[in-house]
Amino acid sequence: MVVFHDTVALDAEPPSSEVVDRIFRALADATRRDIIRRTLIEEESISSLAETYDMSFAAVQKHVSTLVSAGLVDKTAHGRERRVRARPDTIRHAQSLLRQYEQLWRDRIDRLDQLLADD
Amino acid sequence: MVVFHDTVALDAEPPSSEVVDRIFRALADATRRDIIRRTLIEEESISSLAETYDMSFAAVQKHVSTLVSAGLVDKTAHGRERRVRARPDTIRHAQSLLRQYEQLWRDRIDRLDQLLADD
DNA sequence: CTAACGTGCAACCTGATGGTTGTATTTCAC
DNA sequence: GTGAAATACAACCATCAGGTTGCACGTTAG
Repeated sequence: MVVFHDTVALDAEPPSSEVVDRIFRALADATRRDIIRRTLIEEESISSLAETYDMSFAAVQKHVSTLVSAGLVDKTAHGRERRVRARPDTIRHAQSLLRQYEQLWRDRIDRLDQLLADD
Repeated sequence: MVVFHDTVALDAEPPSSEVVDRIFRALADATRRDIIRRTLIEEESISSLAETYDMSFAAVQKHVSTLVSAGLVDKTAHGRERRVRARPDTIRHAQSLLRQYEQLWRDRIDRLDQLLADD
């Protein structure tokens, strides 16, 4: 039995809509999603990330920076490198937001069922 | 009753990254998320939606149109009204994408555990 | 020490986004 | 039948996003 405890982020400060905007906006780009995927698997430097994309190093740098300010990845200095690492907690946060929408839907179904049962 | 079909079928096997882009992009706006929330609870016309936002009717129309082309809501004609209704399946789709990322993270943890166990 | 590497950053361009207003069309109420 | 309501749509505008190039700077390798 698995217990889900992903409502953690909700009992703190209500996540401002700007923060949520930034998270989903950051997820709305295939290159950035790929960076998340790769850095979930293992830490990578920006240049090693940049090698596989058909765009300039600076463009990849910008994508990483977007992900950092959305809280989806961390960047840590190791010598001249910056190692990028995904933050699963933020991903889980986005997941929990979507789950709340699904819950609204379930509540609606429950209410409709209740209406039918009342007949 | 007329149903508008300018959405993309997301049941298609490989959800092209453009489709995913559009889903997350559509979610990256507080007004649009609120429209989703309200139309998950119950169907609403565009004008009834527009009443509560501090922007023009046309702006709300555009937001709805963005949501439609992301497959996050449906628009159905009832007389002179267009009733907007959220599509929980697309929301669930976005959720499942995030869940896949989380799975990558778990796989990584498992591999690290395995490395430790090998010692 | 010096050259190459990895990065940060600014300036710039282009297309997309999010808002506006105005006009046309269809439908409903009276 | 006429006017108001609900919507569609186009044109327009300001800002933002995603890409580029060029240059500066710390770090590492030889």
